[in-house]
Amino acid sequence: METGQRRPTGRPRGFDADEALERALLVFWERGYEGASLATLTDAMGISTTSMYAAFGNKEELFRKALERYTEGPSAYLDRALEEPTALGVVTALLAGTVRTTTRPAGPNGCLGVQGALATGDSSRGARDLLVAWRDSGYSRIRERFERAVDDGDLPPETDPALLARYVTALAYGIAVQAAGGVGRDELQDVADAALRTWPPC
Amino acid sequence: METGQRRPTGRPRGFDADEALERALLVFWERGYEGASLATLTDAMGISTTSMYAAFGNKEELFRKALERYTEGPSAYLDRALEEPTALGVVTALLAGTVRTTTRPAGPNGCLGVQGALATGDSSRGARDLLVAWRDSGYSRIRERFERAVDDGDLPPETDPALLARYVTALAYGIAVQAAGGVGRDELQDVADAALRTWPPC
DNA sequence: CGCATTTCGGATCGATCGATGCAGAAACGG
DNA sequence: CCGTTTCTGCATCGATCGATCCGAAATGCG
Repeated sequence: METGQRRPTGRPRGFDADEALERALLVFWERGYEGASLATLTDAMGISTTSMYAAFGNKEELFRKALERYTEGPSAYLDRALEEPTALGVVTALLAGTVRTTTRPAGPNGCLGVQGALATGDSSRGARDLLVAWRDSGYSRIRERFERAVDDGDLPPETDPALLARYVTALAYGIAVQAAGGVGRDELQDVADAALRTWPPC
Repeated sequence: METGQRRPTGRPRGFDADEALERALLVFWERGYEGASLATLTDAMGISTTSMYAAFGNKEELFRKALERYTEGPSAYLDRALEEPTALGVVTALLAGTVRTTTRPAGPNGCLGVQGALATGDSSRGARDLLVAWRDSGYSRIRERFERAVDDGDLPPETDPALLARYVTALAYGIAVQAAGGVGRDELQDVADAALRTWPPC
């Protein structure tokens, strides 16, 4: 059985879809869903609107795929953080990853999952709901990790994992908002360090 | 000298400018600057585009005035919080006000200063910068309040007021992001309470 | 080669964007 | 009544929005 990499008949694609998606991701990240017009997107991707629609479907689908790429790329620190052996290690890695990703020297400031489509008009409601689900997924995974920490005895048995997860995500989103406003990496890492000094807060 | 309330000659305005601005504020709050089109704005305001331009200038000016109204209305809890006698009281009132304002049962969820224009295209950069300055102003006032608390002996002399202000604003913005995603008032107030239990975090 | 298949560039679609022009209506001071 | 001033309704502006159509170009296959 082959890997399915058999080249299909017809004119081959003249661009790298992965690289084009990466360029689109950067545009969405910097300008948000509504602020990223098809013209700015395709211009950054180096392809025509025709090619974009053929390869990705439409703007909302492109955003969805860019968000997937964001999750597996810049936002992959979440997966790694959840594998830390202790709850304190999880939070430390999570906040450090948030600070680093939202303040990359070469790249957009902030978090795509926050500023991509926080409040929108009717036509962009799909993208907004997509990000609501994305943030909710991150929250749920952190909560489940804390539940496990309670079961392991890593966190006191009276702790509320859901509350703790809301607290940590609130800090992360707050860091992302400040990063979007231009607050520097060191200053935000200090915030993370301060919060970690009183962990857990209950 | 009169108060300047002398009615000017000419046809009087056929609508209440304050109420129209309030309606516009709600639209900006719910949909963000880019998501709020002139059509949706003027429809909610109950006036024509001509009247809107005559009374408020243009879309960006309308947004600026709506933000002023937001500051003096829904966001006035900041001023009241800063007058609390202790730093703990300030933070308690600040976070409680944030939770209440971002989760009003009848009204948009979230914070206009956060979701109004967090990431935008070129044409909305003015609104984005306006909100960056708005958030920075709030941060600075909180920092100055903490500096005073240190001088008063209300906070330990080794505390960093700037760091503390960043921490509190991060929590507030994080609460606002979660509120925009539909997280309920009680759950967010629990987050605020948890953070207050370990105040100050340093 | 011819043929089927796919992608390409360029033109263009109707709708909507923010913003204005203009004529007339409605208020004022005299 | 007048002239002046301001506001309003309607039409419309050029630009841009997301999305498509179409003919030419580029491949694999026979």
